[in-house]
Amino acid sequence: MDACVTDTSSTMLERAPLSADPLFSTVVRQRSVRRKRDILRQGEATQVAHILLEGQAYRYRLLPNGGRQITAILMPGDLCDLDAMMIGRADYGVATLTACRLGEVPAEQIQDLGNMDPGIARALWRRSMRDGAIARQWLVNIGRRPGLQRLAHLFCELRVRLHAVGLANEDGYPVWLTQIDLADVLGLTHVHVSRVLQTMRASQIIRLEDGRLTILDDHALEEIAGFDPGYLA
Amino acid sequence: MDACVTDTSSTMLERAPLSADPLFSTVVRQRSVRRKRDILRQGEATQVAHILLEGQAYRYRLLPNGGRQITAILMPGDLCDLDAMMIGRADYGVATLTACRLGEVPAEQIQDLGNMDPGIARALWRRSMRDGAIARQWLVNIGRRPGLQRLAHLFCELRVRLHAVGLANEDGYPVWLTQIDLADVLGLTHVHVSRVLQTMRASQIIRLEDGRLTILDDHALEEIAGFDPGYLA
DNA sequence: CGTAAGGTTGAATTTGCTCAATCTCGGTGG
DNA sequence: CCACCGAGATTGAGCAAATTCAACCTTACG
Repeated sequence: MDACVTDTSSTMLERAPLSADPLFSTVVRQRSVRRKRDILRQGEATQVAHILLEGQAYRYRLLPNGGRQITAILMPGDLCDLDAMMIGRADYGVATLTACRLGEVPAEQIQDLGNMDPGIARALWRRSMRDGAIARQWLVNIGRRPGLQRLAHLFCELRVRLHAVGLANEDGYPVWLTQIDLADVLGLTHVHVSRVLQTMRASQIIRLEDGRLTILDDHALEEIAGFDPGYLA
Repeated sequence: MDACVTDTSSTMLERAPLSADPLFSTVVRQRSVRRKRDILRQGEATQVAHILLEGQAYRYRLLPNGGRQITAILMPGDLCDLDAMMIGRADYGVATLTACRLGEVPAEQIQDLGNMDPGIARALWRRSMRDGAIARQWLVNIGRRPGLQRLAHLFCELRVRLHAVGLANEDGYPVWLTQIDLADVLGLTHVHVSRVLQTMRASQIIRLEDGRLTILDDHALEEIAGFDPGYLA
């Protein structure tokens, strides 16, 4: 599989290149990581942050009992592990969903927040706030919505975010998350995710096959989710 | 009631005063808010951020169906609504748990991240990262732990955080959250919280009465919670 | 061809929720 | 002073959502 590399690069051509991003100037080296590999292992010491240039990844935490919670889904332009780098140790892991191209940003580039390029400071700040807004939204989603709504909300969020980086079109987008991954995002079991997906399919709201989500009834989807994209501004 | 004002101020005397914090220099005005009042209403436009100087508060989001999810608990030194101010509109509300003293930080003080005092930038950054770390931890807690463990973990977190600001001692601390609040933090119903509390009491792990939590068996509590305070560094 | 990862489905069970009644405790107004 | 009221806490009974356990299937891959 791994066809995503060519997929994303071809799509990226339509948009402002990432190299226009102020953060790009802090990248000292690029690195490629295959699909389903760890970029950063939980507990590891780390001195570089990674900016995701191409592909998709996620942050996760493992629990003593073997459970896993995915705490963020990362898209091109996102910083994978900024705070882990600043502290010097990761209290979470980062793994790829697709083959990824990463920019390495060494600690020295960012360590001194005082005398930093204003553009870079702003770029960091913006991302950090957005990260927080998404985390808050996830808390609401997991804490206060039943399974069907959770999944619908996630699909809505992914649509907006993927669209912003040119990876979604009107009728849907590629989904690299397995049902196990979805379960670990939503705080459900993969068995239950499977069942919820069945009911969504049965009610003609979505299709999900061959790694692609097709949204058949986006109005119904947003209605179920109670989706308001404001937090993704 | 509202005796917390004198409580907190007397306790604060033992520690480094907040006025030593770089952020304190950005405060142009102080404001007092009574217990159980909104500092910021969800959806409101806002041009000032608030730093919590004294007392406790929380961030929350209301859902269309009437539900509520508390997304953060705020302690002295925390910024209540930084990102809402930077965007100019609040996608969440902030309300007090106790009577609070707040410092108002107008947008102009922080708007320009480029040429900002390095100390202030660092202070903002530190808080923002910590905020994110706590939110991640809450995601894990709500997404992957059953009720008893969730509550235990929250109690552990509050202990560490309150201790850091001088509001907890060895055997426990004051709790201003109602069971309804606890439920909205943990993604449970208040009925279930009541039951979980009963089992914790029955197993001699805690006492909770008259607004004070007494930890009878802190080892058992941390064991149940799977608590690792690393994220609160 | 065998194996591993992911997905689906059923049955039994558990966890947590809803609905509802009851109780306590402050505060408020008569 | 006291009756009343509202917020919070507790408890029971019934129910719904989601989990666990398990079997089975498909597909990709070595």
